[in-house]
Amino acid sequence: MSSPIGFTARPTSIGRARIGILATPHGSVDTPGFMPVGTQATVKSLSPGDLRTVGAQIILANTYHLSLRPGHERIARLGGLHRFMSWDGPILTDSGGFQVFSLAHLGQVDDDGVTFASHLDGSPQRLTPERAIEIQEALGSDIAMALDQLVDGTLPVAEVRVAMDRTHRWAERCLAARSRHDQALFGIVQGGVDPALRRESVAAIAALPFDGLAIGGLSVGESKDDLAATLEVVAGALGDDPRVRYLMGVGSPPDFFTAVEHGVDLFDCVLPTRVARNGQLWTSVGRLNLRNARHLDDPAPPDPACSCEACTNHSRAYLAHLFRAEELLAYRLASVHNLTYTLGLMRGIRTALDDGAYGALREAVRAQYTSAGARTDKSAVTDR
RNA sequence: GGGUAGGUUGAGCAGGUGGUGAGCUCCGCUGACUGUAGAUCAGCCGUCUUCGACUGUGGGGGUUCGAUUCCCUCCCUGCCCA
Repeated sequence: MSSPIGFTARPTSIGRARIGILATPHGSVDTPGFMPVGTQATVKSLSPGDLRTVGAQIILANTYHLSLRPGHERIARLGGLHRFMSWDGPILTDSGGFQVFSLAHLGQVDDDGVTFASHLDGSPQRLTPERAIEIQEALGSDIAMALDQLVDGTLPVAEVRVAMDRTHRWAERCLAARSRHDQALFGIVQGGVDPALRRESVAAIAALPFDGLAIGGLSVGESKDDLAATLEVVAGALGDDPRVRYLMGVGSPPDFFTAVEHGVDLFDCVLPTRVARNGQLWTSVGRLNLRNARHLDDPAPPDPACSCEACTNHSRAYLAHLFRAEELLAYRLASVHNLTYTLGLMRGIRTALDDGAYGALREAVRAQYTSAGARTDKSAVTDR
């Protein structure tokens, strides 16, 4: 059976970094690429039109949330997720594996699956590999994810292994359960931050006929060094496997560079949109907290180097006011900006990988987003 | 003018019938956030030399070992009556 997606990539001169195109039933995605997270069939505060404008080529939605509300059967009856939310671009659905981790206190995992007390009404909800596939097939996403068990990677190796072994068994069950051939299915590598476990997990998952490979279980509390070291291990173990590589849940601007250099093609993260709603902008001059008093009289655009709606039309003072007044426009404008920045950064990375400017771009972003320079928003514009 | 209810840290309150009022909610200040139970959460929010100490219950006076509490007086605010 031929894969419902296509992926072609070519190497670059930067580490294992490559530039590619991921083709899906609903369109293509340039890689390295970033997926905004739209858990509940919406990237919070943004319309599909906004998503197009900020440059999104693919978004992520969630199995667990949508099965609870409004219900995947309902979405299927209404024509599937794309039609339901009026987004005709590619959609990847997460399997609910992350909720096994984030809602751990509401759930109980066994070898067959996981039982949650619904965060909405407390009702018992059962998620198994088969069920996760059934739901995602009903939603009709372009790419489905295998159900995995995610744990704190710094836990004792024995505990990480239990979750990893379970993830491997669930991966085979997900493959066996799939019935749609117009939907890709990605497997997920686990194994915490232990090199041996990671290598073992890569061997197990990469041996299966998944359409793409995801690296899970990272950016859940481990150090940056552990993140980089683990990516190195996974990249080495993956070798020249031709499939698209998706690093789940990453990341911050500096994280993208680390991962790209280890051959990662695809990212998703709630950070740009979540921190936006909490008043933090990612800009060409570093992080900016719009709730800080110093912006109240600042007529400068949030990011002088940005051409998004917020930066074209509005001042820092205005956005600072909107956040204080808790006006809904604050959340939309900040989200528009952060996604414009993040997707622009990915575009910049793709370009820089080719034209020799990659190292300079990486150092510039690192300088802006590491602790010392992170909150520096002094710019030529603010100094006027 | 008479009556009545009040006056507590930026705002709004709680409490306190003689022995520790710095307690709450807003506002404000700052930080956090990585496959979204998150337009959320955390810390701070009288002063200081800040693991502690000091000051503070409208002003003044009195009683008392000790007063936010009891007494006198004045000021201010709301309401009712004239």
